[in-house]
Amino acid sequence: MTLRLYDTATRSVRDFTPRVAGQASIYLCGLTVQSPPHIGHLRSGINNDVLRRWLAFNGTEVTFVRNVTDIDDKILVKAVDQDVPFWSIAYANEVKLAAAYRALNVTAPTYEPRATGHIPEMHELIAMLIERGHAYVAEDGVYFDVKSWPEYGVLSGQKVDEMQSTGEGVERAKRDPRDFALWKAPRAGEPDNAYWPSPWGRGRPGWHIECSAMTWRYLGTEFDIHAGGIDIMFPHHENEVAQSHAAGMPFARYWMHNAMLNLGGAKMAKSVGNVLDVVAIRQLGVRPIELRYYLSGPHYRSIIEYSEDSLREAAAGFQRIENFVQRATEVVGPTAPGVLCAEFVEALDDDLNTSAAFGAIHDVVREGNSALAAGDTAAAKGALAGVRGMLSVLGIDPLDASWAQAEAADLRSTVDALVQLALQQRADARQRKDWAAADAVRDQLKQAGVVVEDTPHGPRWTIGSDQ
RNA sequence: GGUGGAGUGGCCGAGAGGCGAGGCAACGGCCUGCAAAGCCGUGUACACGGGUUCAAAUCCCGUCUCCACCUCCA
Repeated sequence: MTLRLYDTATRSVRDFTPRVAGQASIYLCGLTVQSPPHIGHLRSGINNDVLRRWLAFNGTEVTFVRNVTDIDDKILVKAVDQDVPFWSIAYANEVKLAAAYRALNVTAPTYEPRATGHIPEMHELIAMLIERGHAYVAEDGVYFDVKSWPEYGVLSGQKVDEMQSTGEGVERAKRDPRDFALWKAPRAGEPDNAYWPSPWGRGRPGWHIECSAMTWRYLGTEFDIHAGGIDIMFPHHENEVAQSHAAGMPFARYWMHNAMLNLGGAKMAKSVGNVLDVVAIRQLGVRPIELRYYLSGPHYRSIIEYSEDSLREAAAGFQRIENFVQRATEVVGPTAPGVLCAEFVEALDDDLNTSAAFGAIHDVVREGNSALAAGDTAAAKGALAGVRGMLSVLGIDPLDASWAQAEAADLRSTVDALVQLALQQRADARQRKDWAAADAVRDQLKQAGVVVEDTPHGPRWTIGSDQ
């Protein structure tokens, strides 16, 4: 069975056939770094990381480019407000974004280009569009001529004539309200360090043009998958495809759009004020690996209505899997990720149905738990290998080195020595059936955050995850 | 007004003409000195109103509610 993906351009599920067999080129619209990332932004990163890992797991060589748009109106406004260079604001947010991706085990892209590093490519593209009659120079910049491009609106299904008029507020020298800026001339009140020379005068890039320039630069005139949030399908992706097609480039072969993460019935957004970041989630006592499980559980095209309750439920669900992985490893010894079960493979091949994939993992966990209870070590080891293999594809294998915390591991052996002393006392008490004394030891350890469980192989302890 | 999507058991969340995905919570049982963990079992869900069909959560028509986009946005 081959991978089938929902292509938003055709609004249908299509077999994924890369342009070059065995290779896939993916461009993910990253962030405009005007503020620190929230978990909605991170959902997009995680969804696309699963796509990438699945392709790679199946032997496809993936070139994954995720851009950073480091100049836009809002960044410039902040720069003026704070009286600092715009690029310092963009970079500070970029650093936070990178840290968040790392915390969530999102694979680093093959390359992460910045908009401002590709001014020459933009100029070249704009020149091509002017020459072909799809862009024109006005007093306050260069604009794409929407009327010159009949297919405008096809990607997002917009009927150009039925669209509400733009509420830009300021009169621009456009010929048509739907035309969009490729190059913006200096505007009053904007910092002087935000401009570059160009054949059409000093200025700065419009939104949209940077992505066309960077896909071209790194992935060529045609590439496999263009991904991003559904909220930027129009106008961003519509404008991108218009520019690139009008410049004579075939551009993206598949379009993938992830759904939003909502909080309080509305899209999580800085402007709405309903944002949560990784730090806030950590403060709830929920670990990043659990957050990743939560964000990757629902299908990528389904809205996630965030709530602390559902987050905690997801964390409990993940802990069930994690418990099995840890207990099984203790019993059967270190086991490398192994063969995936058929249901899991089928689920991911079916437009990345992570939800069904989780179901498959839980089924194997149950089998593994039964094997463990029955003392069937071989079966337990097989289940462990399978579960780790599937978790790896989703980026949530708790034993994966990327989740390990070096300091914690060092301390663990120290704590273990101390806990063993206490457990010896408890064992002695149990020997003489002094249950009160035995339970007192267990209670004291629990107060110290060490949870003791008895197993057929003797007691085991874990650090309590709650508070 | 235009475009796209969604309403599933106490909760989260897949599925998309016929066999109750999976998880969380609950209850009963097994195991345990007691727990914990685990295993087994229980629950009869598909917004509403019509229709098509031997059979509808799934298809068709209508209604209601919600989300996203059409303005910066993953």
